[in-house]
Amino acid sequence: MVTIYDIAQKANVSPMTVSRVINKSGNISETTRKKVEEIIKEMGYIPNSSARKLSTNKSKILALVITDITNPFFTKVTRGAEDKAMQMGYQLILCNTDENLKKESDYINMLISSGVDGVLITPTGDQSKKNLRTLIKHNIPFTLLDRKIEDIQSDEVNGDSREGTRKLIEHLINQGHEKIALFNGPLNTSTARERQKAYIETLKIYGLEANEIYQSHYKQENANENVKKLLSLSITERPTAIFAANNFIAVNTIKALHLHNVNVPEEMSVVCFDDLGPVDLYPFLTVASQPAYNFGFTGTQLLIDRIEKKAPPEYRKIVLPAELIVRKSSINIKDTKTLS
Amino acid sequence: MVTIYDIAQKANVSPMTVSRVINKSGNISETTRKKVEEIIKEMGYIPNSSARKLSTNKSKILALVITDITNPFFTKVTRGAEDKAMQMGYQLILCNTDENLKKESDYINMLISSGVDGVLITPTGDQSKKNLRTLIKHNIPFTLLDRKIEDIQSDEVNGDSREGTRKLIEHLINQGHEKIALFNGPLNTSTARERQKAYIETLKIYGLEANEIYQSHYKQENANENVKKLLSLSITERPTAIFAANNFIAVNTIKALHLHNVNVPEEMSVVCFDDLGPVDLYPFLTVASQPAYNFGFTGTQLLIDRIEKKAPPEYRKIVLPAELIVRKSSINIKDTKTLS
DNA sequence: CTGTTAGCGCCTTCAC
DNA sequence: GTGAAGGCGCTAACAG
Repeated sequence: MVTIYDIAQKANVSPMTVSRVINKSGNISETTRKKVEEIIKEMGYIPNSSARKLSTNKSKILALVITDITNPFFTKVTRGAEDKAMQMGYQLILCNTDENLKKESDYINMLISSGVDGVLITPTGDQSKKNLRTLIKHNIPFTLLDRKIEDIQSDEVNGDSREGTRKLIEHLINQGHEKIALFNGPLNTSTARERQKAYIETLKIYGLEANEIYQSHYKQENANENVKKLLSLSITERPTAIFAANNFIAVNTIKALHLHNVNVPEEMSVVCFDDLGPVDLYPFLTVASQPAYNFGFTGTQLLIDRIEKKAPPEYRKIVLPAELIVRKSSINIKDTKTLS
Repeated sequence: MVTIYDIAQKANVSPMTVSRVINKSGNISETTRKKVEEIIKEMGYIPNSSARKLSTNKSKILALVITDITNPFFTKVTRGAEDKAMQMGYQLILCNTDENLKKESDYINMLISSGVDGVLITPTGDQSKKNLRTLIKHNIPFTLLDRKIEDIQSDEVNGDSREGTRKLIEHLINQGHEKIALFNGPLNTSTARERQKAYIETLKIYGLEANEIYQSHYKQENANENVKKLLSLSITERPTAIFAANNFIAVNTIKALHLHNVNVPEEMSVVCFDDLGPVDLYPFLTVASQPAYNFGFTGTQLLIDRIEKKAPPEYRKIVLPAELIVRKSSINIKDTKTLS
């Protein structure tokens, strides 16, 4: 391994001079600088960041901890975070927790251990509080993305679950739906709680009842059970539309509906939060689309500001809007009725 | 920050004893071990891996360098690599190069600098050779995933592009297609070259010509140009089927075809390599599906074997099969003809 | 079974 | 403008 000592020797200077050239710190004569730079290139020297980290306590590395790398929402978040990080001279490493608290804890320990400068994190749920407290204890700044955690003070970038939900539900109501079910994510996440609350509130405004609420995981593989329960209702009680808390729940729900020979949207409308991403061949789902890229981009900005002490003392909470995109999965049932 | 010195002081032992407890190395009396462990827990001590790395030259961290995190093929590769790494006591960090050589070089430098134990990499293309040579120079073992690089000796996990292509082309021929176009990826990748070669060979076996070959990027945003060229051909010359080298090219091509009011599969069949992933609501594309998860899983196994000197001296080259999955995007045009 | 010494590669501080 | 000394946190090697 090539070290600054090797460079120093070849250049007939002290290691300190080499260090100064590398870090562009202090004043170095043009001649020695050029000579040193040449030798660095020639020998293919790459600084040892462990050593550097040990003496400076900085790494110029950020970590992005997401809950599901297979979800296009998070891959877009990642692209945004990457771009901002690069632009600011940081490297980004990605950690995928798979919505699993244990994996999250392991990653947090690894990140503290390896000394990243800051962490962007979508916590797996409220139990993540202990992991965030660990970060706090070790003085590692972090930004919360997409999910809030009670009692944890930090910069945050969240979607507007309330408005997004309202738009989706009002859209369904405008289409003539009066019984709308919620297929929610786990209630230990702030997004699921907020979407549920907004769902109930919006229905209430229109004098409708919110009595069909089903729980599941955000990346559930078996929407089947909930769909079965829904379909076991008598035809007069059965909802005509489903509001799914995210894209995966929606996709799995639709697939389960097909298994039971229920057509979407003819017999059941389905809407959800978040788009399906770049491989969506025939965009079909009506969604509340969130600016995922911007979650990552803005979150990284907040984090770097905090790391470099350029942030205001009070924590910043950014709320990004959700846009209603109407597609074929939600149909106007008034028309259907008149037609039949 | 809590160090082994703090622990040592509180426990009335030497730092070395603490180190031994942490690493379960050497013999420690049951009593002191318990006492030290207690204090470690109590103080929330987390080892400093920079320091550890500096003295042991090991990190227990692997890096996975992929070219496109938004592509479901690679997210599945990632899941496989993660699972194997965890299982073997390693952490995995993810680096997304976006098919960009400069980003790849930056990441490679960062990874060397931070001292990962090994690297799994899908190179952006043949130009990546210099980056791989850098890894070799710095004695960092790596495994090549999905794309080969000439003159580079290493463990490899690749798909069977030849067989996969043959299956797709033969399927199209069986459906009655006689003019089949190739929408290929960049020829500086081994996969594109192999698929092109196999495409030509297979057609030849059936006495067909391979004269419509279009080049593009693997994550191209504008299939439009190539589609335009294709559609500008006279109806007798125009291919009736397209073989796309990967899923993104296929999706973009189909979208472009729609823009020009060409229906798939009625007026143009489309097949490709790789599935569309978990958000594919209505699986439609006929594909040669590769076991992406297994790419990551097996690749990680090879890498760890190499790192831990458990690998045979000669490099291992794993070839994983591709499975033909027939769906609606490829239609039997003989039937169409008889019908009309 | 436990402790001491030295060094990993780099940078901060102080000196010239 | 440049150099020397010391230390970051940890562990290998040796000692007892």
